[in-house]
Amino acid sequence: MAQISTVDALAQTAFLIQRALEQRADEHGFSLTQTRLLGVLRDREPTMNELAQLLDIDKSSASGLVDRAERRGLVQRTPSTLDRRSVLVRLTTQGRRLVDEVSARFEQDVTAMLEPLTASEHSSLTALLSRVIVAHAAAHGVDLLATAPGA
Amino acid sequence: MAQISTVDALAQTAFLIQRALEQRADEHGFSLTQTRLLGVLRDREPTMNELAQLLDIDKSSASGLVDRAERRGLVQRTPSTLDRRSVLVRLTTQGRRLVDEVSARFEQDVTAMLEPLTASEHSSLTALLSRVIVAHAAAHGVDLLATAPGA
DNA sequence: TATTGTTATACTCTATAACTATA
DNA sequence: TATAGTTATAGAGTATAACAATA
Repeated sequence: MAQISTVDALAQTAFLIQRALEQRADEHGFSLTQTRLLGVLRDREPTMNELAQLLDIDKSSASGLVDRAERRGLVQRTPSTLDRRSVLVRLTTQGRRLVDEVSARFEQDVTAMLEPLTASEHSSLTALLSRVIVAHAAAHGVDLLATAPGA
Repeated sequence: MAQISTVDALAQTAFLIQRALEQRADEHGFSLTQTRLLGVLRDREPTMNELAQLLDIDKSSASGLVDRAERRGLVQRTPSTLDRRSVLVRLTTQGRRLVDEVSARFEQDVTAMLEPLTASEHSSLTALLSRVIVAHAAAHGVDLLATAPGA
C-alpha cells in the first residue's frame, strides 16, 4: 500500500496543510494572505516597514493589504510617537478574535489528520520534522517566529 | 532543543516546501500557479473544463490562465474532434522542458532538506506521512494524482 | 434545453516608480 | 540626503454573469 516517494509525501502534505488553512480562512470570509497578516500581528505591533519585511512583500503591498484589512475592521493604524514618519499596525479586538478562531480550527484540522498515528508515531513525526526545520533554519538563517502556525 | 508542537512542525514544513517550489519556479520566470498548470499537464491532455476541475478553479479562470501560458509558448490549445465545443490543452515542447527542469530542481531541494536525517529516519518519515496522506485521501476521496509533486 | 468555452467586469494581491513628510 | 509611508499604475489570478457555438 501507498507507494509514495519522500518528495511526493512532503509535497502532498504541504498541499493538505495549506488547503486546510485556506478553507478555514475562507469560512470566515478572508484570504490566506489576510490570515498571514493577522497571524504575524498576533504577537507584534510592527511599523509598516517591519510588517512588509515579516511578510516578505513590498511596503506598498503591505500598505494595500492593511488598507483592505482596516476597511474590514480587522487591524488598525496608529501613528508612532518615536518617529513621526512611522505608523504602527495592530489587531483590533475583532481581528484578534477572528485569527484566534481560525487558528483553533486549523489546529483541530491538523490534529484530525494525524489521528491514524499512534501517540508514539505522532511524537516521532514531530521530532523528525523538527530536526529538518531547525537544520534548515540554521542553514538559511530563517526567523522561525516569523513563519509561525497562523502565519 | 527545538521545542516545536506537531501543528507548528507541519505548518512550517508546508511553508518550507512551498517556498522551495515557488523559488524554483521564479528562477524560470513563472508563478506557482503557472507551475501547477504545467504540472497537471505533464501526464494529461484535458479539455478546458477538465483542467478547471483539476486545478479547482472556475473555467473562466482556467481560460485566462491558459491564455497567459499560451502567450509565453508553454501550452497549446487544440480543437477536440469528439466534441466541437471543446478545446484540448497540452504542453508545448518548451513547456515540458521547463516543467521537467523545475521538478528536478525542486526534488533536489527537498532531498537536501532531509539530509540531517539518517537513511532509516528518512524511511520512517516517508512511511508516517504516507499513512497520513492515504488516510486523508480515503476519508475525503481526494485524487492523489491530481495533487502530484509538480502540481 | 444543456454544456463548452470565451469575454466583460470586478476584486485581491503583487511590484515599480513617483511623491510627501519627516529625519 | 535618506527613510517611512502612500498613491498611481500595471499585471497575475480569482470569481460571477452574460454570451456564442454546439450538443
